[in-house]
Amino acid sequence: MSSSSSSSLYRRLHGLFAQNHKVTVKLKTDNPKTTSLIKSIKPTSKLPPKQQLQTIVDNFKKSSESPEFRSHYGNYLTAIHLLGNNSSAIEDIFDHQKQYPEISNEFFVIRLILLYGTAKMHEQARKLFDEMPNLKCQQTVFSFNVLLEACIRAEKYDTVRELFRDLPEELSVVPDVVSYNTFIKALCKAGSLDYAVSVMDEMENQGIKPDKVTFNTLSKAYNESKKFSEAEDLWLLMQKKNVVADLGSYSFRLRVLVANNKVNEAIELFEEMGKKDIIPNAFCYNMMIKMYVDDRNWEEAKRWYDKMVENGRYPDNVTFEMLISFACDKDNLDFALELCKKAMDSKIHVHDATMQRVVNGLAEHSKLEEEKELGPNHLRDTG
DNA sequence: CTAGGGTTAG
Repeated sequence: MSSSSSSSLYRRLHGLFAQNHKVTVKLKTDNPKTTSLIKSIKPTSKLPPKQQLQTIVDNFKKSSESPEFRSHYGNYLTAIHLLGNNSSAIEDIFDHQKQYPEISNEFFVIRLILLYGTAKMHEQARKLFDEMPNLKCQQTVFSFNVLLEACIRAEKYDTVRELFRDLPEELSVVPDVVSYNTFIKALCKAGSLDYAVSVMDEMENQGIKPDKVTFNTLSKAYNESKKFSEAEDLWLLMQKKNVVADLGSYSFRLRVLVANNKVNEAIELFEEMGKKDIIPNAFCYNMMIKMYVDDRNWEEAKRWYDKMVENGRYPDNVTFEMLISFACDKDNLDFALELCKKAMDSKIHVHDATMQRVVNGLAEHSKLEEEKELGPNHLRDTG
């Protein structure tokens, strides 16, 4: 273990490559009906694309006769992915659902509205929403909120603004905290951060207290636009309003401190989490490690990694990327290799380029070992 | 998976 000869290094490299090629992607197919749906495109792959689509649509309609099939959200999501951007095919199979009794169940319709959003079909989402009374389906603040969310997924932020302003009055629906949070999210995504913050006051005027989701949504937006001092103010406001911070709130806060290299405050915050029984996740440990990696402080970065493992938080791809690169920088190839092996054992994907650095480093190292073994004469000849 | 927030590195 003490001195690694070149031959043992090469054995390790071979092991590394052998495992590296075993990366597989597993398709999520827990439902047998979904599997058959996916399989249905294969036999028809020689057909023109138009007929392939028709096969999927027909297959889906046929499967829809089973209540069991209709109860699985995943089937509808799979259909959307299979049909891609063919909106008329998606509309066709969703319209087909109107003949089944579930269409009078608000939660069933909610799924379809959300899926329309995922497929970026906000107009169809709106149409289905408007049809709810005719379909003998209850229309509450739940479906209103989902319609807003569908428009966000379709990236129609102006539509969210219009709906939020006009619909509640039209339908006598009273917006709740989720409605406001969704509205704020849309404003953040549209870049109207100042307006989004002002909606908090509007909420309170309506007697709705901003909650941790409100603060986390705004905090995320401030983070993304690098407005760290505003994020700081928001954190203070959150304490002032006695909104209890959760793991997400602490994570955003930690990110701000690390971005500004406030080492002591970051450590303090991390300890505060422990006192409040909030268990730091891999992200929190990654932030601490990143802080020291940026500082080029190998000892502390390694110490936080050890702490992460001791506390049973599994290192993820980000942990490995950061530490393997840093270990290579520090010429600590044994540790780099150890991390590579650990990543592969845990089936965590590390970029080829990062792996390559380790392999190159080891190859270089073993060449030097060989040259040492060959003696100083050889070195003199080449140098 | 019967509505809303969840970040890093490359």
